Parts: sequence; structure tokens; C-alpha cells
Amino acid sequence: MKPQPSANPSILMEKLVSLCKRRGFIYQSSEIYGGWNGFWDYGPLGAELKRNLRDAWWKQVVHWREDVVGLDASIIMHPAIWKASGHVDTFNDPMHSCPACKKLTRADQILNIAQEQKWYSSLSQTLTKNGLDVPKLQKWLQREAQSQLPNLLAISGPEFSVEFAAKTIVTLAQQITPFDLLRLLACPPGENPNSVTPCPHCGAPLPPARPFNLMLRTHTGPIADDSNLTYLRPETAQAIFAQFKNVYDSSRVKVPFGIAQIGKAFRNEITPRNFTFRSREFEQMELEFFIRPDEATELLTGKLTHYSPELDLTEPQPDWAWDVWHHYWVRQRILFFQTLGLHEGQHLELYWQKPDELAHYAKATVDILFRFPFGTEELEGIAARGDFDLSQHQLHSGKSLEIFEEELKIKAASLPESDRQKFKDKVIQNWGNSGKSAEQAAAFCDKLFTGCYIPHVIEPSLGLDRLALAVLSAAYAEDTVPDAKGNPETRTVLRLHPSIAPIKCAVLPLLKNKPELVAEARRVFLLLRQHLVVEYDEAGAIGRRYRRQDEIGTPFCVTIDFDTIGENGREKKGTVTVRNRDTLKQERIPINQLVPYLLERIAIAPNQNS
RNA sequence: GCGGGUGUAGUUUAGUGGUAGAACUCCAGCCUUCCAAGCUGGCCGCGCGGGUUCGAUUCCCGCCACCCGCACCA
Repeated sequence: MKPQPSANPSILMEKLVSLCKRRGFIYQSSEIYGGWNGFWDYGPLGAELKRNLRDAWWKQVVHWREDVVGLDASIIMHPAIWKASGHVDTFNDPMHSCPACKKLTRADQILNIAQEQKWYSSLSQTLTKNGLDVPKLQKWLQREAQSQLPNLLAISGPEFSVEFAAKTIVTLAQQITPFDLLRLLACPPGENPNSVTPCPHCGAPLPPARPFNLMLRTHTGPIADDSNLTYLRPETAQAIFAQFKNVYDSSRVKVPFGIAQIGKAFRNEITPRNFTFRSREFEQMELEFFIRPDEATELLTGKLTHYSPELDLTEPQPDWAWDVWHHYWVRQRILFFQTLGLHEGQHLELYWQKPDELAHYAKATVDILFRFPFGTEELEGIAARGDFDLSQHQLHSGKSLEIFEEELKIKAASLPESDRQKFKDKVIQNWGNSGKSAEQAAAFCDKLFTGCYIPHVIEPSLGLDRLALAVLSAAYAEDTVPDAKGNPETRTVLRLHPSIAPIKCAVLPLLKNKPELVAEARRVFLLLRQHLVVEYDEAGAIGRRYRRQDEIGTPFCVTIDFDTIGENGREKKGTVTVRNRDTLKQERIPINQLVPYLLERIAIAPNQNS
């Protein structure tokens, strides 16, 4: 899916970045030293905004559910965790940087990438059973290679290379791939073709691969050597898997249940870009929701319900298969975004990853994309990871990460032996279809009959910094309002959902030079401060103060005027005006009703299921 | 990491081989009876480091950052 930027995305981004700095939402890290790429600091308002988003997530994912508990793990963990998770291997990819076309290619992906290129199939046709079809190859060099592999050495000296290739191929074994042939065509005379790696994009010979370390490294202990190399976590999820057993044993949870965590993660991104969207230090809000393997569900309930669009996803059911749980969580996550004012269709898009895009561990992944000004990009990923992570940690740590369910054991024991065998045969057949051995399947079933299994997991993983950027860009608006003289004026306003606005309400005396107004305003301010994040402001004309609050997204302004202090009659005494950021309308409210009035309009309603 | 562009106050900008002006913002005071009013005063700047030069914000080099494109994003 290609990003669809809005009308003038860079202008909007510039305005947003500028507002974030001017008003104290987000600053560049280390700015007085020239800044530091990939790192950002949140100012007073940004810190409040982030805290509100964090709280909203924690509330809805942990506190408002009975089946999710929290965790707050260390950032630096045993390096073996990253070996087990696969990050040490996949995050330390050696890469080739092409000096000619400048493209960066993972060393272990060169062949795969080559096979996807246009030239690959046409080049393969020059290889016959008996070796090389030299005239065909010459033709290929003149046509296909000329445009698709312009930096191939054989193009500058075709005669020599073709002859050389033909001779070499005859002397080599019969199994020559098009890529081997390309090596020959990219090989300078006299050199060993096996030592040449041609760029799959342009044909130029590549220099040796260099390691790209995507994990940030440090050393634990005073001496910095390889023996105490440790990593700053590149994701928070692994801590949940590593502590799975402890949480399970200590918190009386039962499958299905989840463990949630919010925390910093670090990645050595090659190019951090787009403001805070891709940074090297970021905060994740992750949930690992553990469910039974489908086989356990089926054994226990005697049935297994797969997903269909008609299925009611409101309340979890015991017979749900993993794909229903996956859909359930996608829906839960959409409902979460709704409570913050981000809506599917308007701001968000769902993208179901295609089978060939899935990571090796994932059974299915949905990306929730947000329409950022610079393009439609991932905000949250919801992956069905099977038992990959817990199995890996069980394997590497040597500690059992299986859980035991009494009811499962009882259920299995209650079945006649023939039914158990039937069940086992079915599992063996199903697993066989996905390439697993009958022994594995049988061992799994035997464990299952004793009530033991490794839970599977659904993982909704959201970037807090991305969420902050998303709500800010969705909220940014410029509208036209009349000024004091009735002339139209452009107003910048952050239409943040009241629940996440950094300041909930500003308290303003209409005039600064009237002590009665100021005194009453201070009283109201101190009253509201006990319940809400409020700000007091008396500087400048009232209109200017409203605009200042508009720009930082404050949903309500309370103004203390002459009615409040009883100058215009008894019936209005003790009332204030509450000005609404979005409608610009004002309501008169008695001071003693202010707190409930505001709280009601700021809160997120629990269990919003629309 | 590569290529191109940019870097003067919080923001937008003017300008110069002899160290800089403006507008808006911000702060203080006066004034002000509801949407960036007015008056007075004030704070704040040549991204960093080196070189050339009597003297560099200006010229040169390096670095850093930002923007655009390429690539990358388990």
C-alpha cells in the first residue's frame, strides 16, 4: 500500500513540528549541542499528553479487564534472551552497500532478491542442458542487461566475459544457476568468480558485507569486552515471555489471559525520519494475550469455532479458535482508538499482511495504519504468534514454560481410549499438512492428555510515540473565527479528545486589574486543581488567552466575569462561563457544579462497544 | 549509509569580509466588561569546530542537524 499524503503534507508537518516546539510538546534531543538524530524529548505538555495516552491504554487494557495483568521489566536483560528470540541473529544482519547504485542489500537475501528481478528469468533461458547458449547470452547482454543491469562488467567487455563464462561453465559442474552465471559476467578477468558478489539491482561488484547492528549495545560491568556485552531491549515483548512463568505462578491468572507492559525500547534505525515516527529510542505498549492451542480448546469444549464475519465478538467464548481471538483483539484495539477520537476509515486503515509478508513466527498479522501527513504508516501491529516465543525460551533456557490445566486432564481421562486415539490421529494429520512430524504431534497430544501445553499468543503492539504523533496530527486544525471587530481570523486549534488533552481547563479572570475578579478566579482555580489538570492565566486580553488554550488543545475555559461576583444581580452570582474549544459556545454554570460538569465531559466511558 | 538541498531570535524572515535589523510570539507595566485590540518598556539570534584573513555570520574544509529522493525498517 503506497502512502497517500494529504494535500500539502510537508507544510502541515512543518506547522505541527513548529507548534510542538513552540508550545512545549516535543523538542529535539540535545538541541543545545546541535541535536542528536533519532532521539526526542517531550516538554511539559508533551509529557502530559504521553502520560494521558499511557493511562488510557493501561486503563482499557489492564484495569478495565479481569483477564490482563501488568508487568514492568528491566530494559537490560540476559543476552541469552535475545539469542533465543532470534534478535541477535536477525538484528545483526551483514549488509552489502552497492558503490554504483547505492542500494543496501542484506547478504543473506541477495539470491532471493536476484530471483525477484526481471533479468533473472531471461538470463536463465541462456542456460541449456548442455551449458551456455552463447549467442543467446550475447543477445541478452545487449538487450536485457543493458537496461536492467547497467553496471555489469560484461557489458563493457562482452567478448571476453562471454568466452570466459562459456569456458568456465563447461569446466564446472552441470548445476549452474543464473546467479552463478551473473557472477561470471561480473567477474574481472583473472579473478575467481566465486569471490565476486554482483549487485542484484545493477550488476556492479559488491564490496564485502558489513554488519549492521540494529540492537543498541552496551556492557554490563566496568570492563567493556565481549564477555559482558549486553543489549538495550529492541522490544518489550520478550520480557513478558521471559517472565511468563513467574506471572502465571504468582497472580492466579488462568488461560486465556494477558500480560501487558509499557516501556522503552531501542533500535539502531538506519535512517530515523519523519519527526518522532521512527526514532532510536521509543516507548511501546504491548500486550501478550495467551490462549489455548486450538487442539486444547477442541479437546476441552468438544468444538472449535473459527472466524466468520457474522460471529459476535463482544464477549470471549471458550470455543474460540486462535483466528477468532485474533479478530477479537483487532476489534478491541479499534475500539480503543475510537475512545481517543481516532476512527477507522477517517484516520485508520486495517492492513492484513499477505502470507508472503508474514514473519516466520507469525500465523497472521494485522497492521493498524494511521494516515500521517507524510503517508499512511503503521501505528500498531496485531500478530498471532502461535507458541513460537514461549517454545523458543523453553528450548534455550531448558525451563518448562508449559502450563497445566486440571480440567483438561479430567476431560481427557473421561474420554474412551478410542476417542483419544481418534483425536491424536486427527492432530497428526493436521500437523502433517503443515510439515510437522507425526512424532511431534503425538508427543504434543500425550502432553495435552495430561493437561499440559504451551500457550499460544496474540500480540497487539503499539508505539506510544507514534500514537502521540497520530493524535497530534489528527487534532491539528486551522479554522476561521471572527475577531473582536468581526473580521475573520485564522485560528490554530488542537482538537484533542478531552481525555488526552494536557490541560483540561483554563481558569481566566475576565480582567486582570479588577482584584475581585482575580481573587474569585484564584478560588475557582484552586478548587478545580484538586480534580483536574488546570491552568490559571490572567495575562493579556481574554481573546488572546482563549487562543493560547486553543493551540494547546485545552477543551474548556472557565471565565470569571462581573456576573460571577454579583455585579449584575443575585441570580447570576456564583456562576461562571464555560467556553468550549470546538464550538466556541459559552455556557453559564454555577461554580459548585463545575467539577461534575467538566469531569463528565472529559472522561472516557468504559466498555464502549459500538 | 548514498545523492541533492538547507541552516540568521521561540516562529517567519532582511542583510553584511569590519560581529546584525524587522514582524509576530514571549515577559513586565498601563489600559481593556468575552475570542490573538492599543500604548510603553524588555528578553532572546548568525548550528558546532577548524582554516584563510589584521578581522569570518559572510569565503574554504570537516562535523552536526533538518528537508527531499534512494535504500533499510527482524
